[in-house]
Amino acid sequence: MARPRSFDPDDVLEIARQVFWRKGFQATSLDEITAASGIAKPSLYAAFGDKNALFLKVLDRYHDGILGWAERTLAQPAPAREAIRQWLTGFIPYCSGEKGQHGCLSINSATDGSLDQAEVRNSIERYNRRLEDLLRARLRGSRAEFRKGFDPDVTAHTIMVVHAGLLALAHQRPDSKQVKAVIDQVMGLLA
Amino acid sequence: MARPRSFDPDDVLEIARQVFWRKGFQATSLDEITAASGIAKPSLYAAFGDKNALFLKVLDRYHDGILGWAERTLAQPAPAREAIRQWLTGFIPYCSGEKGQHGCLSINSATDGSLDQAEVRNSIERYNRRLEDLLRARLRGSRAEFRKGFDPDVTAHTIMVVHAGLLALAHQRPDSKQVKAVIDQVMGLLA
DNA sequence: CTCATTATCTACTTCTAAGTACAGAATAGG
DNA sequence: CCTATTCTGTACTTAGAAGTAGATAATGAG
Repeated sequence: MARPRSFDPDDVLEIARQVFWRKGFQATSLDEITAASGIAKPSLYAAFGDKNALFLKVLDRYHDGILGWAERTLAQPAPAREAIRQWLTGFIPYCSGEKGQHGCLSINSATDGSLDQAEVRNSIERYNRRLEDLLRARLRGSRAEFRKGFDPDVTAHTIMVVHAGLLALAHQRPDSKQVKAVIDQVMGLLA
Repeated sequence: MARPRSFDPDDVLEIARQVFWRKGFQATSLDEITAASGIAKPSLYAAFGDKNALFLKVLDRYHDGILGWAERTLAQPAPAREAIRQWLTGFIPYCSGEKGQHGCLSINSATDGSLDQAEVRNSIERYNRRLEDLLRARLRGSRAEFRKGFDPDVTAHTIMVVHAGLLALAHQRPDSKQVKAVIDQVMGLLA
């Protein structure tokens, strides 16, 4: 009964994600997104709202992707240490410059002072909380695997810190062997 | 023989640092710096060059400050673990939201995709290398304090990762007790 | 005191990027 | 086939910010 949309919004969010990831929120112009996607600005505005709203959708989608993967990986029947090692290991391409040197969109956004809109901060905070919840739950549930006095809560946060650190330092393209060595060393805390 | 400058360049760099730190490079306008410093744009341009050059000077100065402090702290005669713990502990106010929630200017800049000018990247890379060199040298020199098989090189990098992670996560204002607990746990690797 | 020199200030230009108006195109239902 | 409705594309407006021109002020040398 009306003209149908000529594009799949999810495709456009994927393209927008790439551009935002590479250049950051502020430095990305909508013109670059229209150039990359072939979708003109009025269509973007109609479909997603303004630049802030578009970015928020991109970020939420990104968060959901990572959380989904974390859920799958951490739910494995393997020992907690191996599940977590595997989860961290999966980030190595993003930590070592193999998949570009852009690290993590969420961490890049968290450290971006220009993004002080409440909704973005909330999205990032919710994401971090859910990720840490997953780690904490896994460690608590596997307490039997660890020494007496092992603190799953502190350890979950330490892993969050290491994860963030690896992805923050991704921007200097460290060698993947070095990243792996750090993960191995930190896994020594899970005992 | 000519009109003297009416301001101390170092004062202006300090003010510019605060603004850049809070809002990031892209989102900071020179008008904000003139407003904060009282120095008009032509004077800024005459003294520092364009916005990129000003930011680079601010960043270099920031790096020098942190490196100087790291040198002093790590040169202590105390055991390496205590010297490093003290160094990391010094960042707690910046990691926990006590001194704002802006983390580290260098890490924020490293994760800022809009800052891909080679000079900024080089400054950050040189800073990270020098910092890691300090840690590595300290750990190598104190090898006698550690178990057989202790790897000072990997450990130095792990500490860099934790340091970066703590300051990246600073933007969500974690509790300082939590930050301290992570540092304590990681110091367990220095044995 | 006067001048050469450099700093400063106001006001401007220029450019980029966000957001939009409006005309034209595509569809489903009648 | 015709029309209401929604999408699309060109071209625009507007705002903000980088960078500068040109006049004016402050200093030290002579």
